[in-house]
Amino acid sequence: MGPAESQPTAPAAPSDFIRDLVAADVAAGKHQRIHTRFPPEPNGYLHIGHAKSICLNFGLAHEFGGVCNLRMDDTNPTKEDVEYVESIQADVRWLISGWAGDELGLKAPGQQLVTRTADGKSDACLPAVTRSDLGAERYEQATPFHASDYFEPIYQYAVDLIRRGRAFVCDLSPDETDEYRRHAKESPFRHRSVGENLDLFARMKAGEFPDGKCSLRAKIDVASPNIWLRDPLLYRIRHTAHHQTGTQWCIYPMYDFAHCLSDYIEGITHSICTLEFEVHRPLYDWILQSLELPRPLPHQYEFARLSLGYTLMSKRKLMQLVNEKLVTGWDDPRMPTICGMRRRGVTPQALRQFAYHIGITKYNGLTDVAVLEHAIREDLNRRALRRMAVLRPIKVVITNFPEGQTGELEAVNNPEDESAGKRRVPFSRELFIERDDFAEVPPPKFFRLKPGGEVRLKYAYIIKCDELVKDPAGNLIELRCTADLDSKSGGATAGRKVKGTIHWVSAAHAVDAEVRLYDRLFTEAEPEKDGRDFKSVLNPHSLEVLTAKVEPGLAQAQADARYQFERLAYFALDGDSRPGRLVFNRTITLKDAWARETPKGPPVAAGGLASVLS
RNA sequence: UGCCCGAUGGUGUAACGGUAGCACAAGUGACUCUGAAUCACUUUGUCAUGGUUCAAAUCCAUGUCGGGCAGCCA
Repeated sequence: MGPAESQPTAPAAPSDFIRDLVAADVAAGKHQRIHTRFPPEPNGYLHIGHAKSICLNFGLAHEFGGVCNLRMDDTNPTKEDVEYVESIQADVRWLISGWAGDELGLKAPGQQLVTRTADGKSDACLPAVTRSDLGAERYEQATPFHASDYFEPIYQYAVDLIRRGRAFVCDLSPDETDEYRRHAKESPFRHRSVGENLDLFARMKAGEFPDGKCSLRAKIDVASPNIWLRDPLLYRIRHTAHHQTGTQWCIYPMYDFAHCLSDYIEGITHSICTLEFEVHRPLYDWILQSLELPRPLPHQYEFARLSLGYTLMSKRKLMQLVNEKLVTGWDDPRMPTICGMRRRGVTPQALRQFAYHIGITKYNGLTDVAVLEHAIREDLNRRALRRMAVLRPIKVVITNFPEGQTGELEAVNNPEDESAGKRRVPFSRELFIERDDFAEVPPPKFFRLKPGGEVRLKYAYIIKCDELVKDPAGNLIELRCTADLDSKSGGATAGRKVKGTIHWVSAAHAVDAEVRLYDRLFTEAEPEKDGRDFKSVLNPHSLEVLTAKVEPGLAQAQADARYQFERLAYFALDGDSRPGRLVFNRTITLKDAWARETPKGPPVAAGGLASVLS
């Protein structure tokens, strides 16, 4: 098929209702350039659901020649921590690197708010810089935006709202506020004078009142059918130090007040969030419009967050897994966190491809993990170096191969990529093969090794199993085979067809490696279905640690490389590796049609030779 | 309960009043020195009922089902 024919099936960029909207705005010339933002709260690690949002927001910037700011939405010091701001930065940079890195909008080193005058009014803004604005060297020092950078102007906007008679200080307790709001009842403090409100708000800021004593509320419509318009809170008192601003503030703006204004200050054009904020949109617009701001206003759009089968997406519950030591940490390779998947060996390209395939809609569906697994396999199939490794060894002696002799065989590094080249692997009289590649009583259609049967050793000879050696307890401990010594590549009988080909390592040359076989964390696609406790459906076999025999070249395995242990799975070197002590993480198994054939198919995993071996 | 949003094969999505398509999954076969990859083929769908129209997945109405919100969380 020529390139012309293959064109229409592969769109360069995804299409969805948000991109359509942005494209229409661009076509209408609404903005000088489009500006999005990714605004996580630093109260946990980023997960694959965030990856969807990152790919959307940075994708928009990338595709429309815009910028996407990274912003910490840090308006609640009681839940946040710098640990998270560090991890969030690292994960975002990793995910967009090599793709939308040039669209990452940051705060220039030392950059302060600037005052712009527009329309006869002056107000604060904070322009973003990208790598091309600053140059690589200074850009290294650039930092993410923080909502807390805007505490002062946000405070001033609140004062402005009070002056306009659109906000008031309310002395109702939290419980009373709830009660009043539920019953569409006006606060008794709603009609305080502007002067009194100004005074009270200043005293809130000065720390004269304890937490919860009073709050600043918008004056909108206590009877609105939309709860968020029933005089929502704008500011609450929290005598808590903030990880960025220290003890400078004891009042903190609520999400609704801070977010729209942060968007405005940064010059965001399209503020994209998840569906649960849809009912907040009227408030988002109300705040910005009530202030009669001089510059163009941002607009909020919502899409459905990701739900993925066999995984949990709530930061709170992921933290529970970490705190209760159900996993080893946020970066445990079983976690759906970005750092967990990175450690597992998943590449940013695979994650982006996944995001591309799932699309963006307003429908709350459950995405099949198979879509993620497919994206990972497709990516790894192209990049992984093939190696031979035996996870559960059984010894094979080639009785007609001379003792003490070592042969060298040529092996292909990656059949998908000729430029990956070839390598040599040692062969000798004593080998290890996979225990499950031999069956004393073979099931139907089993075409690996069996008594009296033949199989090809990949890149080497066709062997025939002559004899089984068992220990006194009757356990199989060794297979004695003869090789067709003319059957290796290039040999006289190299073309002989045998149905099965198996992997192997030379016993004397093999290197030990710890392999960590990861599987799904849960046994159910919906861990919390019908209100059940997710801990009741944890997969007891989500991690299995083995010592494998691997081909000697793997002693030089690289952390940034990806490997396919042939016929088994993809693996990546773990950070726990030390010189002389290899540790590999199984990223994902190969698809395994044979596993589907066999009745004893894996209980949990959707396939993979390794799971059949368990 | 009130308000908001949604509904297209098993799953996720496209079609923007004019041929229901794609991906994953599943199945069959080909190929195979990876039971992988690749290739070919196949199965399965517009929530319901009315209406508008030459023509409806698409527009309107009603209903059903699902989700969200009702924190001084985000």
